[in-house]
Amino acid sequence: MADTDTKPGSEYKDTLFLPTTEFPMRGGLPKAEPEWIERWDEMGLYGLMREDAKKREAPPYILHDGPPYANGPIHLGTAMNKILKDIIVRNHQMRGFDASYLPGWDCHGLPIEWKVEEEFRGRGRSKDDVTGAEFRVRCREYAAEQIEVQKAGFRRCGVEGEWDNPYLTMNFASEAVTVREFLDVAMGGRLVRGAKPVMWSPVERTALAEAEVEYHDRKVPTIWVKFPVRMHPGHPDDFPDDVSVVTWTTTPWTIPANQAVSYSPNIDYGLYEVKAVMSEEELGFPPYAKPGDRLIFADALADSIKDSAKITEMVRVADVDPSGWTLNHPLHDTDEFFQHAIPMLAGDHVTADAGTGFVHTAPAHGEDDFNVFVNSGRTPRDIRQIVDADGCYTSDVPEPLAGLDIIRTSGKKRGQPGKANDAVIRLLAESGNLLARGVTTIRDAHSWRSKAPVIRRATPQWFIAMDAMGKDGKTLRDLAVGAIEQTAFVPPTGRNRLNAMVADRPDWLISRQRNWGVPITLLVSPDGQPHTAALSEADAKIVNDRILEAIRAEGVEAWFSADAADFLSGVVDAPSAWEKVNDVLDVWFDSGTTHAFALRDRGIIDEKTGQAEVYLEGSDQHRGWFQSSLLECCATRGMAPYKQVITHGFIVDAEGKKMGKSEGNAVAPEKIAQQFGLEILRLWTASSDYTEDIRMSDDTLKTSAESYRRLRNTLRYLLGALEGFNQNESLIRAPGLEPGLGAKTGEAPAFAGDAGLSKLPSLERWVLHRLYELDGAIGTAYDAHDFKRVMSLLLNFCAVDLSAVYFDIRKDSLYCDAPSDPRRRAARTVMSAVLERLMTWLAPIMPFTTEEAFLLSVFAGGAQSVHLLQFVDTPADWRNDELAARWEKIFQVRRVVTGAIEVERREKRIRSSLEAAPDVFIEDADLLAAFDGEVAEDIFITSQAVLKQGSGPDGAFTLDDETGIAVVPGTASGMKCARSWKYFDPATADPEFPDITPRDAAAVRAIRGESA
RNA sequence: GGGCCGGUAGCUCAGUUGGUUAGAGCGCGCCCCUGAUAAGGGCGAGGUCGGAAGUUCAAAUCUUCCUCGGCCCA
Repeated sequence: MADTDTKPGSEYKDTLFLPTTEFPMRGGLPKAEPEWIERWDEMGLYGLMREDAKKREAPPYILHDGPPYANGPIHLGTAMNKILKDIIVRNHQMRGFDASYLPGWDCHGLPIEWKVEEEFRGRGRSKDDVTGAEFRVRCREYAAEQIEVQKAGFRRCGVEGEWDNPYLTMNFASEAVTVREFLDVAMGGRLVRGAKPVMWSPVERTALAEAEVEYHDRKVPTIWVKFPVRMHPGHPDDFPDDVSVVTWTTTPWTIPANQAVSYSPNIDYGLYEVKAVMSEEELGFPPYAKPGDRLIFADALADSIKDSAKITEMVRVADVDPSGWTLNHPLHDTDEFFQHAIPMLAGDHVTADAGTGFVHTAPAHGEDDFNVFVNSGRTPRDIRQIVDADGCYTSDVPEPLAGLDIIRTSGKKRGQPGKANDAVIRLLAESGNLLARGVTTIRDAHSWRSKAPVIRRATPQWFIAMDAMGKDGKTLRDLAVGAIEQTAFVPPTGRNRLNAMVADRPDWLISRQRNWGVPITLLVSPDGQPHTAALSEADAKIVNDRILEAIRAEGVEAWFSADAADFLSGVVDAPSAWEKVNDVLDVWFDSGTTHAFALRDRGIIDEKTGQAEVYLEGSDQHRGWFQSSLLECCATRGMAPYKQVITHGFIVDAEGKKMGKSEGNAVAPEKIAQQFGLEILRLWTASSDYTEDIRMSDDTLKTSAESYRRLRNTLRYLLGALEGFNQNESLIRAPGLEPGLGAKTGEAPAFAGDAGLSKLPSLERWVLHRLYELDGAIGTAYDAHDFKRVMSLLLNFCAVDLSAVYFDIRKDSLYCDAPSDPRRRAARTVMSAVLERLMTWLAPIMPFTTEEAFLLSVFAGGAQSVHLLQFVDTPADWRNDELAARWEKIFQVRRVVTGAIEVERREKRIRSSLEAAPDVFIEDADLLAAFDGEVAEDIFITSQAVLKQGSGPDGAFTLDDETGIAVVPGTASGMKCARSWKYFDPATADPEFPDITPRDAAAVRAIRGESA
């Protein structure tokens, strides 16, 4: 150590052992973090971690990464997701597992198609000018570009993993596996073709899955429509003629597709006669209802209908039971096309909450409509299809409706209402069957990408059936429900949630009429059967093998460019009569298959029976990836692909409101990286309860920054205090020190074992006991993925046990004792144990700072990186409950003493606590006995202290909640030691060093003697 | 509108099966130290546990309703 300038009056300063370290007080994280990443990159840290695990013969621990969609920059939510995964992976790596981490990306699908279409349009090429193959090439490139951007963002978060070889759903190998998995599902007997109404986007000309839509408010017309009664069996002959059933809808365009009216047997209906209506003068338009109209609706809704239809007077004429009735279409008189009979069907979906108590039923355009229609003994074949892929009426629909659009699909007004609604309303009004009209706002599905409204439309689509009996004799729903039972959930409510969704969900719609995806590799027979069902198993297998061979060789283009005959020749008689399906798979099928190509194909888990340890995603993925993965794996392997599902909440702002671009309160991870450092975000992530929604604000980040400072300074103090420490100075085993000499090799260093432990002062043994306690508590918390508990344990330990107690008490010994003094050696021994544990415990959460500390620590020689270390074992004999209980008593007394000293300080009688010399009166003999063998003045950080049994004199300081302890603060006598600043009796001084205590004199001699 | 989840000090979190005066760390205020110094120590103030009603000798904890917020769905 170089001589430093000594300040006046501190001639002994250079004889002190003040903390010395290169570890700066402030982290400079924004600048330092990228440098650490670069360093780890250069040394190939991830590879070294894998080698290390291999050397340890560590069992695998697989957290399977849910693939983010390869579009757009990362945001706080994705950053938090990756950070949580990284903490779990690092924790397990350090706890003896081989915790590899293979990140991945979801690459196919509509959002990317949209971006690429935009690009082409920008270069003046419309979608139709671009071949499917050229288009897909560009999609592939685009996804690859996006992946690079996101990858950089994730790496900046300090996430360690196999970044050089991530899994991508668009890799040829992945695509081939996806096709294989799909064919397995099909061969399993769960693939069905259906014509159910699905969400259809006219703008994108494709069916959409739930996960591809979002709900927004939208203004829509609302109409009350009269369906004239054709036949009313079950009512008296004198039941009036010329009556109408009233329905209500917000989708007038579906009226031409009406094929039934639904009612509920649980609702009371009445026949009402209109007596008077508001005048045209009052309304400003001619009223639709007329006196004399005879209308049927639910009694409960009579008032609301009366208001809506501007009826001023009406009377209830009769009870009505509409079961078995037949109605006329409201457009009956306009064209033959509408002269079909409209049955009255009972349905559970009908309520008397709103509308009229009757539901206009267009089976092609609503799920409830479809179900009630098909359940009435009719078949999907009976359903009228009057809307084409562009969302326009077909030419079957009579003029003036034929060809009209429901939603505009191009131009500036894309997504705005088309002409259909208005035309239908006009036609209804002309035909006299419009009772009322209005405007309302509903929350309705919109395409995720184009933001345009979607419609429901029945078209032939492929489904994975939830309830069809597979070849294994089980339904997919039963398999999935069973698998959920076998799965662990964090938080536990996740099970309930996933289960409810699987129990309720409809069949899985997997076909999309798009370009950028994995093809549905089916060949359809002339009678409409997929080859997987139409052919014998053996023949189907031949065809499947051909398909897979082609795709493995040339990627999915091999399918798009092929003919049905290429796969069928020699297997069927007339291959040209078969049709090749050109739909692509729902991207959720791709991502549901990641376990197959990312884990099984790479040999990370077993092909047939392997399961990942953990899937961890946002709680929205109960509907998404957790479910698609579960269904896919159950369909192909009869089990879940995971053992445990962990969900995290969403990031909300300071008020608990959702955070997002459109809300204008989003915070970019890069901004935090620049302003605070990414490690602050990691700290925030770790200290939050991620199982719920997490608040993010300036305040929360500042809290994390404060926590960081505390942790950093604790590490810094330890590093400084341990300057020059080595194995020879240690009084007990210090496993991490000087590799090869550790306890793990079995070689016993000096003072090792129980004898060594008992040589430590009791304060040091108390610290070891605390480490023992922490080791257990932290291990339990890490096991439960409860990082906030880890953080709170460690922060409290640093702030209270270390900073306020241990460091404060031992400061004197550390600075002033001679290096050989057993007390100082004990302190440094224990501090090394603390540092080693703190560093490793924190490493999964703070990979940057712990690395920085490690490399400047006495442990640095042991490994190239803190991330190549394991958590250190904590010997069971560090536990000492009796001693801990005794120290709790000591701290009880200490509280009263510091309280008393505080009064003195406030009264300006003393400044430093070393100026105090308290007399402490303790009534309880046990409490007093706690101090046996202890140096009370050290514990109180005073110059002198006297403990006495008994109650204190009048005026002694006491605390309300600490009875039986009284303190007379007193003032230290003697002179102030020029070196340790303690007050002492000068008569006891070493003649050669009259201004310092004998202890200090001895220390100075020792030091000078050494350096001489 | 429906399903699930949540609301404890300014911030982040603890609060076992209902049981003294609801805790911790940070922040804040005051004080001390100036040999951890853009650090460290001490003391203190802060909460009608989202609101209301109920069950009970006793409710942050159990029940119901309301409210605010989140995710998913209509």
